[in-house]
Amino acid sequence: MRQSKLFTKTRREAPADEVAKNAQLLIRGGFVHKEMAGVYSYLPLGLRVLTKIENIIREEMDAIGGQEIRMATLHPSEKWKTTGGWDAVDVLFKIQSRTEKEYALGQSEEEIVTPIAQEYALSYKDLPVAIYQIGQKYRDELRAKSGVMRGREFGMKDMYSFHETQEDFEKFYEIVKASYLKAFNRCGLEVKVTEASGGAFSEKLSYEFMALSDAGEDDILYCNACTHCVNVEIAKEKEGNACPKCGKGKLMKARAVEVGNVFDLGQKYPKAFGFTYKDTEGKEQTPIVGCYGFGTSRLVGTIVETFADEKGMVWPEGVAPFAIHLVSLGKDSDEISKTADALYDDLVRAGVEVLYDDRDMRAGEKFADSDLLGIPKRIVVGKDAVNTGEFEVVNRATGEVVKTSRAKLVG
RNA sequence: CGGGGUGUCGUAUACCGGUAGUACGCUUGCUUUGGGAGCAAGAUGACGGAGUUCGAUUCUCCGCACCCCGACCA
Repeated sequence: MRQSKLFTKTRREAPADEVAKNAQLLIRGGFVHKEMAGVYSYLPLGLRVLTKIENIIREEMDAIGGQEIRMATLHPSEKWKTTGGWDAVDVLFKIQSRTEKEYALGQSEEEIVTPIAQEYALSYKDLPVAIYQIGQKYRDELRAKSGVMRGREFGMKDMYSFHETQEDFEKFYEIVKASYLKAFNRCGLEVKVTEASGGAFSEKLSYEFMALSDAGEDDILYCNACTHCVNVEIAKEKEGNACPKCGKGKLMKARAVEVGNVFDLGQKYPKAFGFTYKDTEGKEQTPIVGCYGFGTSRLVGTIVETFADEKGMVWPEGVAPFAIHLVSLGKDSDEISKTADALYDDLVRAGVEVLYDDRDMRAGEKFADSDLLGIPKRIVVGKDAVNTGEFEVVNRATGEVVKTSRAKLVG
C-alpha cells in the first residue's frame, strides 16, 4: 500500500491523558482511535494487526477441529435469566428497547452457544463438537484502563466444546492448551500456562495463559526450571520456594497479562437449558462442556507493551501490519522515485506485504515515522540504491543494516 | 462504586477577573531534502449549565467527560 494514500497519519505526541504505553503508541501511529474510555476503533494499520492475530488463532482452532460460527452479540434476556446470569453477572451490559423489552450485550456466549449445540447434538454420534467465534465482547467494567488491555468492548476468540465424557473433555483440553501455545508463539509471545481458580465458571482449576509484562494485572509464581506456574491468587507456595513439581527449580514472581484462558465448565450450562443427547443405549445424557478464551485485541496491546522501544512499536513478523516498509527518499519523478516505484511493483507482484512511503517528506520525518510504525524490515531507497543497485535493509528490532540486491529482495 | 486529579485550536502547552499566546499539524507560495527543515501569508480554540461580578476561559456550585489509586473484572 502506498503511504500517501493511507488516510491516517502519525502524531508526534500522544494525548496527555494516556499513560498506558500501548495506547500512546497505537494512537500516535494511527493504529486505533479512542471512542471513549475502554472503547477503541481499529484503523487500517491496527486492523491489519488484529486481523493477523485473528487469522492465527483461526488457523489453530481449525487445525484441531474447531468450527467457526458468528453468534449474535445482542442477546435475549431470557437466556441469561435461564442460567441466572442476568442477576449474577455484574459486568453484563443490560439494555432496553423502546417497548421496554430487555436485552443483554454478549460478554461471553455460553447462553447462546449451548442452545445452538443443543439443536444439533442430538446423539452421541454428534459428539464431541467444538464451536468457536471471533468477535466483539462487551463488559461493563467499572473502570476501563491500560489502553486496549482492559476495555468495555474488546475482541476475543471464544470456543466451546461438548463431550460425552470427562476423559474425552480432558483429552481435548490438552489439545487446546498445546494449540494455544502455538498460537501465542506465532504472535511472537512466550506465555506461561498458569493454574488459576475457575472463578464462578467452575469449581475446578482453570488455566490462564500469561504473558510476562509489567503492564499486566496479575501476579504469577513460575518455576525457573520447569513449566510449573500458578496464579498467586490460589498459590499455596511463596516466592523463592522450591518448585513443588520438579523439585529442582525455584519459584519466581512476575507480573503478567492474561491473554487466554481455558475452563472446565462441567455440566452447568447443558443442565440449565435441559440439553441432553442419546447415548448408545438410547438413554438421555448430559454433555461435558469446555470453554476457551483468547483475547485478540488484548494481544495487540500486550505485543506493543512487550516489544516497543523508545522509538516506537516493534511488531513480530507474524502479526506485523506489513512485512516491509519501503521508504523512498526521492521526490517528484527523480531517479530515486523511479527506482523505488519499480521495487514496490516487484515486491507487490512477489506477494510481499509492503507499505510504500512514497510521500514527499524529509528523510528524518520518514525514518521517525518508520520507527514508530514498527514494521519488521525497512528498505531505504536513496542515492546509493540508484548508483549501486543495492538496497539498505534495516531490521527494526535490532537496528542491523544489510545491503541486499534487488534480485534477492523480490526472490 | 469509594478516593484523588484534569478539562484552553486537530495535538502538546502558556498566561490571565477585562485583547487568549506559542510549537507541531493543516491551507497557499518559495526554498530545502539520509534522522521530525527555513521564510512569508492564512484558517482553526476556553466541556455543558447555573451562580458571584460592571465584566468569568479564569472564582463557586452542579453536571458531563477523561486519567490515576483502590474495589470490581461470573
